[in-house]
Amino acid sequence: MAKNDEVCEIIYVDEKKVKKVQKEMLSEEDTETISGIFKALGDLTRLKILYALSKEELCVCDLSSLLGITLSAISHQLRILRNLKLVKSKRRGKIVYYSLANDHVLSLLHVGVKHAEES
Amino acid sequence: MAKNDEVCEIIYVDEKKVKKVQKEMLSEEDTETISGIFKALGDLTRLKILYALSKEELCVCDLSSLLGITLSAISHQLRILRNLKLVKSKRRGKIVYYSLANDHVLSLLHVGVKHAEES
DNA sequence: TGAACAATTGAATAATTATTCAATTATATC
DNA sequence: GATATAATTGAATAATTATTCAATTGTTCA
Repeated sequence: MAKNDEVCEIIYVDEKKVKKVQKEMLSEEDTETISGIFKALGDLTRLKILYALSKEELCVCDLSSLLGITLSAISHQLRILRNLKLVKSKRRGKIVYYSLANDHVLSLLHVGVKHAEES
Repeated sequence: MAKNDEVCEIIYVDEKKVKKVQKEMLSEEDTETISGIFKALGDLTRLKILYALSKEELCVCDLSSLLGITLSAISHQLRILRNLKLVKSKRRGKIVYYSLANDHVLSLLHVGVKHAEES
């Protein structure tokens, strides 16, 4: 039996097509950036945070109360979202308010909701 | 010191705002569907598969060759994408061809690319 | 019918990552 | 300055998940 745990090198591959697509692929760097964004939205807690922030600017404590998740967990996730430039923060006195950093996140949320509605 | 590992119940929470947002939140079911889609796009291998399929209809062996990943790994990921209705398959003889299931995926990829370009 | 090929699948392992707990930082107020 | 509050952080644990390996299914063609 042929080993099937190897990368495919068999003759029937449509080389021309594969080479064409290979040229059109994104760089590894871009791919990682993009998958990073989607990974962020792929976690239930982070998705809820982002969706909530799409409705209102909120502080960590509001988010904790709203989602029933500890302050620490919220804060850890917010840091990830901040590093990805998906949310921004603004301190007013003791309280740090979070909001969405740009419209891309909003677009992504909308497309996501639309897909969910139709399936 | 106050315990900070509990869900926030402190007085300063803006209850009115929180209640308002609570009403606007998505159902748990929808949230899971949507985060499922993003989770799918959040994996490097799956993102590459989807991006490749956005350019051309391809078989498992083409994808394996294109991405340098074993047939088995590709197939496992394709199953996940199929279950989420992100890709569809069509058998022609021995070969199974995969393509994107709908335009939402394409929209998501485009927004992702745009965000990556701008950051 | 049997041999070869394309793809799928299940179980195990390896790697990643979300959450918790405890401690710490930053700001405001008494 | 001391105290309380809001948020962040690091380390450890628990849970999730991508990949590999081996076996199997479905199809074609000699």
